[in-house]
Amino acid sequence: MVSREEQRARVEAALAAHLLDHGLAQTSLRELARAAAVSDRMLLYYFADKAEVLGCAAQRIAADLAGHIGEAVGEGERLAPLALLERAGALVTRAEIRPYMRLWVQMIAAAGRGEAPFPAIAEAMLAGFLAWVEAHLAIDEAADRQAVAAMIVAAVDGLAIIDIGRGPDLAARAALAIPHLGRAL
Amino acid sequence: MVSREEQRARVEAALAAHLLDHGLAQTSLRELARAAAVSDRMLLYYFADKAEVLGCAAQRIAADLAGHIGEAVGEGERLAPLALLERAGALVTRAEIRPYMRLWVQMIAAAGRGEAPFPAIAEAMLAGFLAWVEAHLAIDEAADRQAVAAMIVAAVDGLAIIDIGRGPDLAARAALAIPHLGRAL
DNA sequence: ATATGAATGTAGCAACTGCTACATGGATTC
DNA sequence: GAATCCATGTAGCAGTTGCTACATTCATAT
Repeated sequence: MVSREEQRARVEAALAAHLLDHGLAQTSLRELARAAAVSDRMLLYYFADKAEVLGCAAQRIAADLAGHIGEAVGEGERLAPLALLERAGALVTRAEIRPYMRLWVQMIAAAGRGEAPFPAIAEAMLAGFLAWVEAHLAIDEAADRQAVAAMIVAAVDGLAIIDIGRGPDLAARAALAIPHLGRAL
Repeated sequence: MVSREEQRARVEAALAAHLLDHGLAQTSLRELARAAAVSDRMLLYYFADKAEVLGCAAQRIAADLAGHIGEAVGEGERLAPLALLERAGALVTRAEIRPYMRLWVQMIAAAGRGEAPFPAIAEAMLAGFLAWVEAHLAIDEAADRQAVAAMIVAAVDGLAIIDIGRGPDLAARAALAIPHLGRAL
């Protein structure tokens, strides 16, 4: 017999891996249980209900993603908007990050449908993204700092949409095209 | 008695309206049928299966959206990347367009989950967006034209994500911040 | 008027959903 | 050794799902 807390942690990790692999497609309690190699009965012993199951797994995923992203720009380093966008955009199609971004789009969509627990999760994750960008954004005080940060986050997230709809190749090329955005004819 | 074709058209319009209102949240055959004021039995008389029900409604929605977007930039008019992005970005939070964009994000997510019929629909819609942007994009031939277009589409779609996660206010401000993207400290 | 086929209603099946009641094993405590 | 409690298994309920079998009505053609 293993303590409930240990199992919870192990199951959480397995669920996170499963979500990253399969997205929010197969997320019935029975499928999640199979992915975590426990019975569905046990899932609801470790967690209160399905929302908590998904919520805990998503929280862990968010933390992992934050860790990955944190490495992209040095502590205290600050970049101009397009430079920061370029740096962040290059992450989206990297093999370690791609599953996170694809899942992120599905979570935001679930939040849009009002499906618990995703509204809260999406809001928290988005706030994290915005804070990270703002912290590394070099821009004069006259500009709406938060709005510029939001636009950068939007562009990065949009790359994930391109990735989903057309594959990573176009998404990667789009990211590389960021320096051309500022150029006129 | 009404001809099957007439009913199909009427039902399609009702379904499109319902999807724009409620997203992909309540899309069981019984709910869709209620929204269209027919019996679920009839839905599967007009359409082959649920995938065709959603597919036809989505196709109509895509056509409507294309119409709305078409008005944003004059026929034959061409703009520099950031200018085009600004023009398109301003649409996302406009009251008539907002429901379309929110639904679009949900469709892309469903496509990412492999849920029929959305992979095909999402691919077609995305191709339409890309073609529209490319057609209005003024940029020198040295640049990867398709990639720049993809980046613009990404940024616009990303605004919809901000809208979903944080509401239209920040999304609108982010769109207004586009001119600041090119500015350094 | 009768036959035919299209349009519609009623009822329900089988699979899956989240969740629960109940029983049982094994360890710990007294 | 008895009592207790945590951890786990079995079985199943009630609701929802996509879809279908079957019966019926109605319009039209002969």
